[in-house]
Amino acid sequence: MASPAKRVTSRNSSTGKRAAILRAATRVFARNGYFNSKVADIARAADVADGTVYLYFKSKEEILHSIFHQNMAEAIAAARKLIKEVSDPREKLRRIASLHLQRLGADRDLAVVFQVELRGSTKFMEAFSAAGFAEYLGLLHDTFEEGQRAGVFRKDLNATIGAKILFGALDEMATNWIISHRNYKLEPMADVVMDVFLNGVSDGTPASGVQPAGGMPAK
Amino acid sequence: MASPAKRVTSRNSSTGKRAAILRAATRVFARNGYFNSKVADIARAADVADGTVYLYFKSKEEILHSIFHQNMAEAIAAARKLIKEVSDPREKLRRIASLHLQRLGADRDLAVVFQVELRGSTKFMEAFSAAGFAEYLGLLHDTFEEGQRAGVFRKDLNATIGAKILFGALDEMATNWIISHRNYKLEPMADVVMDVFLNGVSDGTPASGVQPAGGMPAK
DNA sequence: TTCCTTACTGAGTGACGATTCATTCATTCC
DNA sequence: GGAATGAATGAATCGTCACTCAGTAAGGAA
Repeated sequence: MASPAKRVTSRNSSTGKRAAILRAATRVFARNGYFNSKVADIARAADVADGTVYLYFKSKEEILHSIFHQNMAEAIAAARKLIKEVSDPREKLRRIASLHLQRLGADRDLAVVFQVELRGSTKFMEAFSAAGFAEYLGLLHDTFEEGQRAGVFRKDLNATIGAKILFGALDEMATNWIISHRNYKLEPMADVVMDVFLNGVSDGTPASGVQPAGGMPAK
Repeated sequence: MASPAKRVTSRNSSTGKRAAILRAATRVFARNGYFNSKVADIARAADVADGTVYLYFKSKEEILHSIFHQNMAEAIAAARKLIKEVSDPREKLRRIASLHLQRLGADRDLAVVFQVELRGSTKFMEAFSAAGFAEYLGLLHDTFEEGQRAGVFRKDLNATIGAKILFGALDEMATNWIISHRNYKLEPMADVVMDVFLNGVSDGTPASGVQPAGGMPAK
């Protein structure tokens, strides 16, 4: 009676229910906020009983954690894969930025959870920070440093700060996209941000085979 | 019996109590998060009875609102005043950025409330966005546009996006400063951010009586 | 058919915490 | 002095949920 399309054997429906609860929770958290969401709401949205939620998750908080971990792991893996295909650090950063906004832009509910709900308490922030978030910033950091070694980016800028500036700019694009209820595409903003950023951090010395980023070379 | 040191006349203690509650709430919210903070905690921290809180605020939520409004109004007024003293749009932005991080860096509890607690629900975010936040972004926007008209900033960048990029970068500096428990000064980060940002958005055409920002003119 | 296991159910519980309001008491005014 | 005022108090209320657990159902084995 539960879900109409059910072909898995009841044995391993396990996976299906778990995923359904996560999907439902993402939607519910996004709409009401984590603290205003009742576990009963999530259960109803996932079309399971209240108690079932606790067969898959230890607590309401663990649901939020799981949403974060799962998506973060996917995102980082995808980013790692994507930048292996190119060698120019600028292109690497462009791809990461694009992926970042593409993933959030593709699922508004998920974006809300990431941009809003996950930031709602220092306790969460620190826990998440320790987890995948730091790893993501680290990825930006390492790529930036790589660019500095390659002579593409200015060396007088701390790579950690460079990474934060880029992340902050992207993050704000995402947050603003959520708040503004207009209907524009998020992903293309990555290009604009990267244009300004790369322009801002490029090593001016015209050696290194660097063609002036996007801006105006001689005009 | 309540507070040992009580010298204000009961008449105008009004102002004092209200301010005390706001200060206490900022501390409590910063330490426990808004949703985990009990009104009783705030009352105890402010050295008043639970009920007294409701003589000054309609609800717990109104306390959070008040913290935001009051500080935002102060910040915007200060920023407006500060940029009237100079005419170069780049210098104006530098001052706003500096003020931004200086204010947050001066009061960690306030910073936590602004960077973390206020972001914790779309409901809040939208309410706040409508209030002072949009005005602040508008200030950045207008100043940026002014710079474009003056030929200091590239014209091929939407001013709204320029404002968001700058805000996002500063915002991330603040958030990271909170999460990282190291003890560095926040305000100086404004210079670094501004350096990258101005470099990234400067209009390359060396006309307009603009001496090339910090970067490298012909080198 | 009966028994067992596994997945699920949802009514109930216990704790919690925002808000209220009857009461106290210092101050002011006549 | 003594009435009136209103700021301040804090115990009591009352709704709200996160979580539990006794029970149901369905499949499979014997």
